[in-house]
Amino acid sequence: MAKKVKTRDRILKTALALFNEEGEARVSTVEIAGVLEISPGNLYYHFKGKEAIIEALFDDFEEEIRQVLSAPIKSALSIEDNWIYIYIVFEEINDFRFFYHNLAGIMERCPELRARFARLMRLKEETASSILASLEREGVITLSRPERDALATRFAAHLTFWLQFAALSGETRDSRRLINNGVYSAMMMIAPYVSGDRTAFAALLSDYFSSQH
Amino acid sequence: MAKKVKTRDRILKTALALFNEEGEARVSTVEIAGVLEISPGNLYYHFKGKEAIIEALFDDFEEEIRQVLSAPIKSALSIEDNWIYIYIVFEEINDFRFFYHNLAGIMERCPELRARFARLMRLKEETASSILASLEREGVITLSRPERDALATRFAAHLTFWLQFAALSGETRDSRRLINNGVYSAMMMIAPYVSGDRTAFAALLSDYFSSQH
DNA sequence: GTCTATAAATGGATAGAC
DNA sequence: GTCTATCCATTTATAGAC
Repeated sequence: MAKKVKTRDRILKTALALFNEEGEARVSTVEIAGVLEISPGNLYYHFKGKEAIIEALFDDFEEEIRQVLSAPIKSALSIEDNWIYIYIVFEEINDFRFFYHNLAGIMERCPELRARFARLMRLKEETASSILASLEREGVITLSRPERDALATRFAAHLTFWLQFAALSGETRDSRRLINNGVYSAMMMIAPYVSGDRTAFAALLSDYFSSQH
Repeated sequence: MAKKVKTRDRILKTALALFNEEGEARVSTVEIAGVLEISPGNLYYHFKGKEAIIEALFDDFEEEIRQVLSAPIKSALSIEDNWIYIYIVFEEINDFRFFYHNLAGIMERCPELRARFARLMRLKEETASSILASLEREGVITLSRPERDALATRFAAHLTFWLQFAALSGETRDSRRLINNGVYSAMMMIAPYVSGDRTAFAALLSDYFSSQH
């Protein structure tokens, strides 16, 4: 039975779209209600205020990103498999980009999110680290422990900030393009540690990258 | 003759401090005036509004960072020299961190800054690239052209976002610590490309890093 | 659950006196 | 250059009817 979508969910969906487009700071509760053609009062019936909406959106984001970040540990041992995985993480972040566009500001307004977000970044780092470890066990790459730690940290930072960096660099606003470049950059981080035939790996990367344009 | 500091400059200085502490979005013109113990009207005599203040602060920042980024091309050919240079860039960014904490938001409100900021990031990248090139000419490192390009981009992104990443990771809020870790991370990016005795370089890095704690 | 109406607070901005 | 006073717009938030 195709039931009508709950107002609460419509609010979240619309708020997310507006936040991503115009930036969270420039979107008021009245505007959200206006777009939805419901009254501000109605909106306040469902959410105490903008912070509550943001927190609910973060719940969604956290759940999805956790799923993604827990997935690949078991499988995905070749490098080729892993870049699809990176691609998915970027897409997830892109769907909630308003959040990343004003991290500090949002953390000030919603202090409970601070610790949770920090935990997510740690999870990114741990996942990266364990993927690197399994790639090493397979003999695909070679790196020392400090190298692996540093690389994992770098990966976490890259996943977190690449989209913003690329958007601000300003060549394009096309998110598929930005994401592809981000995956390429991530792969280039691993390149110097690849064991054996680096030329082959570089060729592979170059192939992948140029096929995207 | 020790002249009284101009009100215009006091406004800029106080605004900068408040922006960095509380975040630009949470500081109103009235608050700035309040802290300075001048009237809002007076503040508006000197600046049309908050945007004007932000833009003036960006002028200062741009000037200083350009100086820093133009300095090292000539000298600084050893890796050891370069990390002091990275340190300085981080300190400069840290002094104007409010800006980096809400890049997207500020770009929306002050569209003229968008292109200027993009140019600064390109400058970071070019500087990194030419430093890498000269290190290579000296035989200190070895890398292919695509590797150099990717590494330079990564450096620009690292300089731009590391402080935010580290602050959000949340172990510490001490900016000296954050900066030191950022320099270490930057150095670890170069490590795999160092020619000859990598062990010596790793030891050097480890030395530097542990002496900071 | 949803609406109307409106209160309460805040922030941006200006006019005119000193 | 600086102040006082004031106005306008926006936003958050609530009370009470339907």
